[in-house]
Amino acid sequence: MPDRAARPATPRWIEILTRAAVADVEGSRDLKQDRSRRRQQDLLVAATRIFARDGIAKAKMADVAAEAGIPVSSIYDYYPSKEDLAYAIPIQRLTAFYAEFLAEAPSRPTMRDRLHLFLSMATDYARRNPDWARLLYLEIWPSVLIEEARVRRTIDDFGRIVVEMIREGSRLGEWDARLDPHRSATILMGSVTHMIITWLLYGRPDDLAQAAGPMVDHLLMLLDVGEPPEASSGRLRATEPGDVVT
Amino acid sequence: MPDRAARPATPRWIEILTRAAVADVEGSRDLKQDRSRRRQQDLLVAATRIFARDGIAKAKMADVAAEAGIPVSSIYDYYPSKEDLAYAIPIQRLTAFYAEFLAEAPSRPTMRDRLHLFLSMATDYARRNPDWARLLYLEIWPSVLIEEARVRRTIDDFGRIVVEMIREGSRLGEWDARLDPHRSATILMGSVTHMIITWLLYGRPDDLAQAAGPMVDHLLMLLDVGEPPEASSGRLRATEPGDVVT
DNA sequence: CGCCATATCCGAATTTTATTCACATTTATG
DNA sequence: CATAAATGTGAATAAAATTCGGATATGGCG
Repeated sequence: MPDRAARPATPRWIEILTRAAVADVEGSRDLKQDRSRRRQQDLLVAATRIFARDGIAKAKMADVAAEAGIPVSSIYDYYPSKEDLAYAIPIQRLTAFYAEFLAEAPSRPTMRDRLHLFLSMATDYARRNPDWARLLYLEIWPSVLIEEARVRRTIDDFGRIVVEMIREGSRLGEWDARLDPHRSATILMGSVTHMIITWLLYGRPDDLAQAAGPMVDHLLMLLDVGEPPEASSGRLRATEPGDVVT
Repeated sequence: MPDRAARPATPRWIEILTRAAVADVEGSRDLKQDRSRRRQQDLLVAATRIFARDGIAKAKMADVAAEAGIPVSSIYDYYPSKEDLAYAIPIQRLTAFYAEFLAEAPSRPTMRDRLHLFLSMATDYARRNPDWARLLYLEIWPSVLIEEARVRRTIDDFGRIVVEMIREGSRLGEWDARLDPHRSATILMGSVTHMIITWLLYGRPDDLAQAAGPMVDHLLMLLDVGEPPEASSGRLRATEPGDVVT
């Protein structure tokens, strides 16, 4: 259905980014009283700390309440469940991240530079907000069952933006157009998130910010180099009965 | 301390692999009665299904028990807690995976081929055991707090093996020895696990096995290509006060 | 400035689940 | 086939999340 022939006036990655950078806060019921807004903010900060420390599953609402200095039952005035509380955290800042990137991106001349910026900024965000990052990268991103559509979409947008930036780069002739953008995106995102996860879990590399730049440069070489030649080592197996063939 | 001058008779990746391929089952108390062994096996299978379906946190022991056809309290005859039950699952098969690879690896002539095999086999394992893979890749691998040392180590071995295989390849002159093996390992593992995760969550690529080979070939190009030139795009930021400088 | 409707707060139940326990049953072994 | 050890199990306990309903605070308005 989509009309691929006509190049849209606005590249898709900007469309997605723009939507993602706003999609946010409408989710939270608008509070009428001042004190409430302050409290909700305190609650979110407290929750980030406790969830990052204990993991969502093991964290106790009592601990979160204590950290925030409010009674347990008041939490439920803001969020319907522990899970929802947990999910509110990544949404808020991911949205902010998209907004920041949207502001920075136009100052970069090429798609390559923009990709570089996107990945570096993501890494730097994690470095500066380790509690938030633990929650996002270790608990929520991979979580099996995020029915909560808003969370899922906010996270998925990350991937969509990378894929679309790669596509745009091909279109502009910055690299070999035969590259599969999904594969390239998988490599870029997988590598970067893996580096962040390793840093969160083991503290290596010591200086994440310093490691990120060269890592991303290294990754972007793949775009320059282009498609690999025919499979070098044999396939693991031939198609088997029962396999989905496409 | 380690003596880098003398090349050890056995490469380190084989040492680690050998240990990892055995480390297993001693963890589970040896059951005297036949029926028990059968039951424990049933329990593990049931748990894999339920945990993969509902996520560890939300899954109910009652459901697991029902699926296995045993009373809830009997679960505790085998595993001291829900968590321990969950952790037993990945250990068992990861160990089996290491053993399989250990058997296959010698038949490959180069380190490059062995790396290729390792990553392809890991992908194929996930494809063939999706429930298990959901548990491992989506719930346990990234989990913030796996104190259980055995689990942590079994998983960490995965990374160690990749790093050491890359080192061995450098040593043998198969690729540029100036490459940082940790960075290369991060790229290889991150990309592959990201592909597996995407497959588990969204069913794309349709045919994981078919996608894995070319993906790994593509990744291994990075080893051939060598170190990138000096940073192409500017660093995101200069060193700031408060940063760890090494 | 004081009153009212509404929003917010919170201690005390309630509910949901994991985990433990004390006794019953089964198994391997001589 | 008797016996000790190993297993099995329903019913109790415990630990948390979540709900409830009256008490309290807030902001707009006469």
